[in-house]
Amino acid sequence: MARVGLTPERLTEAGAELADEVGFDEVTVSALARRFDVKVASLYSHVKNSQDLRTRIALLALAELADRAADALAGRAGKDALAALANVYRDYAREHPGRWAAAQLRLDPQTAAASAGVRHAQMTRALLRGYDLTEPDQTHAVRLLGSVFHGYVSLELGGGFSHSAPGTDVTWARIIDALDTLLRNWPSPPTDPRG
Amino acid sequence: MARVGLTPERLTEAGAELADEVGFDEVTVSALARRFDVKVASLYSHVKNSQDLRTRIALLALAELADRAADALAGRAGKDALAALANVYRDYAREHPGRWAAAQLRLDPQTAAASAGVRHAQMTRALLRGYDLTEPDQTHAVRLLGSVFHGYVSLELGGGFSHSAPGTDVTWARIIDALDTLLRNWPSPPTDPRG
DNA sequence: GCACTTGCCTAATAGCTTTAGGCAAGTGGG
DNA sequence: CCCACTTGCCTAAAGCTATTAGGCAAGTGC
Repeated sequence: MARVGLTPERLTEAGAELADEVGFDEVTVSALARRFDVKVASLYSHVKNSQDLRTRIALLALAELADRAADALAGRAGKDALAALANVYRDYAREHPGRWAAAQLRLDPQTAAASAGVRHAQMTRALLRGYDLTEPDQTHAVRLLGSVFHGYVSLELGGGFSHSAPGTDVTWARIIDALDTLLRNWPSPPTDPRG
Repeated sequence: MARVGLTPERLTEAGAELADEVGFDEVTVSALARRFDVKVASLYSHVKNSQDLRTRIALLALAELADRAADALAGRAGKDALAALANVYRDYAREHPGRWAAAQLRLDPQTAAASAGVRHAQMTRALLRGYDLTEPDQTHAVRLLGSVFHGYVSLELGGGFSHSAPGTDVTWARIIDALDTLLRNWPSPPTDPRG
């Protein structure tokens, strides 16, 4: 009958929209087929299986996020860049909760290495050029920033902070302040007290 | 026939073990029934449904984690306490990845308020007594610590740090150093530059 | 030892996943 | 123009999970 024009790309994009609407966990081959008004089996010519679909959505989200991050970092340095990058993650998660959830999907090492995930690490590293850190402290700092961004955004989105005053916007600003301070005064490894 | 002696508690405990073995996402009423060598429908006299089972596992994990945290904090203060609490989360996640995943489950506000989750916040707050923070900075700091612990442990467990040197143990130690430094030198809110 | 409760069972419905095979809508060469 | 070919969506079917309704037998209390 009428051909709808399914492609892996259109399925991935629609899957991402669906994720934002109903949650990434509810993204199912069946639901996606319904959205295109097409029989379920038809999708299997375009994506290998359910896992494949979910992985494609995750890769889409990672790439979108990396694009936004690159954009935000352009022409900024220091605390300005730090805040901009931090807000990219937080804003993306709030605008696109389903895609954010997708971006947290555990990818197999192969896929992860070929994903935009590596760009994220590179950009965080680039950001740290505005601070005076040398290896291996730079790597430690990259991991710390990744942890804070991921952790805060996940907890806030999950409602973990919703019960109490003060509002989360204030906390977020103060955390960025704190990270900036910390990066400008990164502590040297404590000397071994036995020495 | 032979009665196996199912109870909500035994199901929850077995579900937690199953989660650690095969992952929280694979914890299913069917799999649990197989584990007890019992028909699937039999479980529905003890747990309301699949969601109920998962919630019970989450509550178990939160409680276990809070118990460990309370134990670790007893008799410690300052950086010692900070490191101890941090390690409780990290070690628990590595020993019990499925339960850790369960503990991340989004609970509805009612359930969350009655869960051990509130003990976690209280203990983090208690920990901060060793540092010189007053409200609202204390709340900001609680949220920062929660974010770092949750974020770091999730990323490490998901393999996010596995590609690169230095090892994650070193980074973890340095992050705890950094947090300690930060809490001892918590920056005041920057004065409004327009003022 | 009998009535009663409770626990696990059978049976049935419904949804999601995935594979195999079919037919018709587009596409390119003669 | 049309015929062969490819490709896209369809029907059919099997397997797994979730959930509910109703039954029977194993334990419990008098």
